[in-house]
Amino acid sequence: MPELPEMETYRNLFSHNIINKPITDVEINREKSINKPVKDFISHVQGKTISSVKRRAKHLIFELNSGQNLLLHLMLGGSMFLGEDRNSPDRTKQVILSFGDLKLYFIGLRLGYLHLLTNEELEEKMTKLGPEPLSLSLEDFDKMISKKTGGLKPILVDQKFIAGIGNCYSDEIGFEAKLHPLKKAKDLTGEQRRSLYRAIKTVLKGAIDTGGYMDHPMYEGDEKTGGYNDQRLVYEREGKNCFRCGTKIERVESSTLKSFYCPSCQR
DNA sequence: AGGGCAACCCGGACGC
DNA sequence: TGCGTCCGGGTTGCCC
Repeated sequence: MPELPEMETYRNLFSHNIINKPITDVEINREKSINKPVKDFISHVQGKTISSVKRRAKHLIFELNSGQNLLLHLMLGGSMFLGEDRNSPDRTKQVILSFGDLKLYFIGLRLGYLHLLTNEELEEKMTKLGPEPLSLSLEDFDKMISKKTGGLKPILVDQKFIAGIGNCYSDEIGFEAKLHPLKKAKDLTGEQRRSLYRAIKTVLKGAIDTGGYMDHPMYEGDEKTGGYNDQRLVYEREGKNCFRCGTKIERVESSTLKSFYCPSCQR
């Protein structure tokens, strides 16, 4: 599922392609994807321009020149495609924003949504999220993790703790830090807390640089998106050999969370 | 605070 | 091929 690096990749693309272009048409094929009556939503968005695209955790925020915002969360299975009717994926598009011939397709929105929000409404939603991992200082991280008692996996994917990390990258971070996913935060040494902090940055930055782990291209001829798929060291590699030591990768479940890890490298 | 779990939803995987 | 069934996954909210 799209996590921070995937959303950052989208943000990057959009910040070059759809800024300040008039939204000529809005098509809603799934009412549940939006938060207003279809008529109201369209009449507000149509004719406006997007003045900037920001990312917060796994959300994208399209700032409209009207002062309102479109808040996007892809949740599970959601993706976007920037292109034209002749080259767009043959899938149901829940929402389409047109910029003349260029169109932004929202695909696979099931639990995902595109909500029209005022600055105040947006602010209220965003303050519930924890800090951005890439701008978090070691001092702050150390303070936060030191207050925790639970397992590392649930802590890493908790959006109120740090926002933007999901199933895939939490496992990759655990491997990078050589820490077992169910190890309790209170049992970490100072060195292990630093190691975890560094792993968060290393893994997320590395994933952004290589295009994330998603497999849907973002535009025609897109070769970069999904480049991280080949670099996953543990996520969904159950039964395969650890690239570091050769031990078979295992999978552990606690409650509804599953984790992939190397039983030899991660303690 | 943390662990457990149900609900939300439907594309895709799987079985026949 | 086609139809039915079931599951996964991020998030929220509620329980203990």
